[in-house]
Amino acid sequence: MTKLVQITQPLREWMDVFMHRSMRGWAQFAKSTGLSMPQLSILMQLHYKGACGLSEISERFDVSAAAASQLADKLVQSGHIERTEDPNDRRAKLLRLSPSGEELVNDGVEERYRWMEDLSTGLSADDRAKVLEALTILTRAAQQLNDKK
Amino acid sequence: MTKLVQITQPLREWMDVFMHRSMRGWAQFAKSTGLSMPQLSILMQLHYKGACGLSEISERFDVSAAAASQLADKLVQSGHIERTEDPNDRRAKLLRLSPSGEELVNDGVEERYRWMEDLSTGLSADDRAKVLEALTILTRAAQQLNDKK
DNA sequence: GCATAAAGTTAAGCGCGCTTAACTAAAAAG
DNA sequence: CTTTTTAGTTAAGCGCGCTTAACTTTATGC
Repeated sequence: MTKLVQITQPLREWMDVFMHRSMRGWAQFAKSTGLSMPQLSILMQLHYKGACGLSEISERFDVSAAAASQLADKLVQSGHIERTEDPNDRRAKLLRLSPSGEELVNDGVEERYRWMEDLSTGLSADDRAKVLEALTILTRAAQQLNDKK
Repeated sequence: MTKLVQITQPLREWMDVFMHRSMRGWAQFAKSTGLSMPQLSILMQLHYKGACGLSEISERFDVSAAAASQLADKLVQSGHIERTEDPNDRRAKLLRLSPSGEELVNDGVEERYRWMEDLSTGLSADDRAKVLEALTILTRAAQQLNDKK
C-alpha cells in the first residue's frame, strides 16, 4: 500500500495538468474552426477508427440514429466528411473524412502534440529518456487494460 | 534531432490514448450528472482555482458576461454553487462550490484518477517507480513552461 | 462631485444538439 | 414469400448556450 500512496500524488498532479491542458485546447480548437464539440468528436472518431456507418456513430456517442444522421448532414454540408453508399449493404452509408476534414483533424492533433513536445524538448537528454520509457510502459499497460475489459 | 524523432512516437501514442480516455470520461460523467459541459467546466474551475467573480468566469471561458451570469444561475438553482456578495466590492458576486458541488467534482475527478491508478497498479514495482519519476519530471516541466509564458 | 468605467442582471432571439414519431428501403429470418 | 429487423431520413418540438441590447448599482478617475 505504501507504494501506491507514493505514486498516487504525482499521478494525480500530472493528470490535473494534462487533462486541463488538453480539454481547454480542444475546446479552443473547436471554437476556432467553427465546429461544435459533437461535430469535432465525430471527425476525430473517423480519423482514429476509420470510415464507418451512421449506426456506429449513434452507438459510440450514445445518441439516437436521428441525431447522428443530422450531425453527419452538417459535416457533409461543410465539406468535412463524405457520405457514400456501402457496396455490401445498400441500406447503409459509409462516412469517411474528406481531404479537408482529414487536414483539419490533423491540425488539431498536431497542436495538441506540440505542447507535449515542447515540454520534452526542455528536458535533459537523461530525463527525456526516462519519460520516453515511462510513456511506453503506460501506453502498453493501457492497451492491456483495454483488451482485458 | 534523432533524439526528438525517437521520443515523438511514444509521446503521441500516449497522448492519443490518454486524451481519448479523459475526454470520453468527462463527457460521460457530465451526462450522468445531468450537467452540460459548460456547467461542469465552471464547477471544475471553482474546484481548482477557488471562488471567483462572474467576470473571471466570463473571461476564462471567453463568453459574454450575460452567458456567465445565466450559467451561474442554473448552477445556483441546482444547488451546486453559492453566489454571495463580495465584501470588498459591492458590485461583485463571489461564486463558490457548495458542499454538494464540491462532492460532485470530487467524484468526477476521482473517477478519472482511478483509471490511471488501475493502470499503475498493474505494473511491476520497477516500472511503477519509473513512471512515478517520469510523471514528476513532466509535471515540473509543465509548471516551468507555464511560468515562462 | 461628476463623468466614466466596471460588475452583474434581464429579456429577446438564434442556432444547435437532441429526442420522439412516422416513414422508406433493403436485408435477414421464418 | 412473407414477416421482421436493421439502416437511415425527415419533421416537429424542446432545452440549452450564446449573443446583443438595455438597464441598475457600485467603484474610479479627473
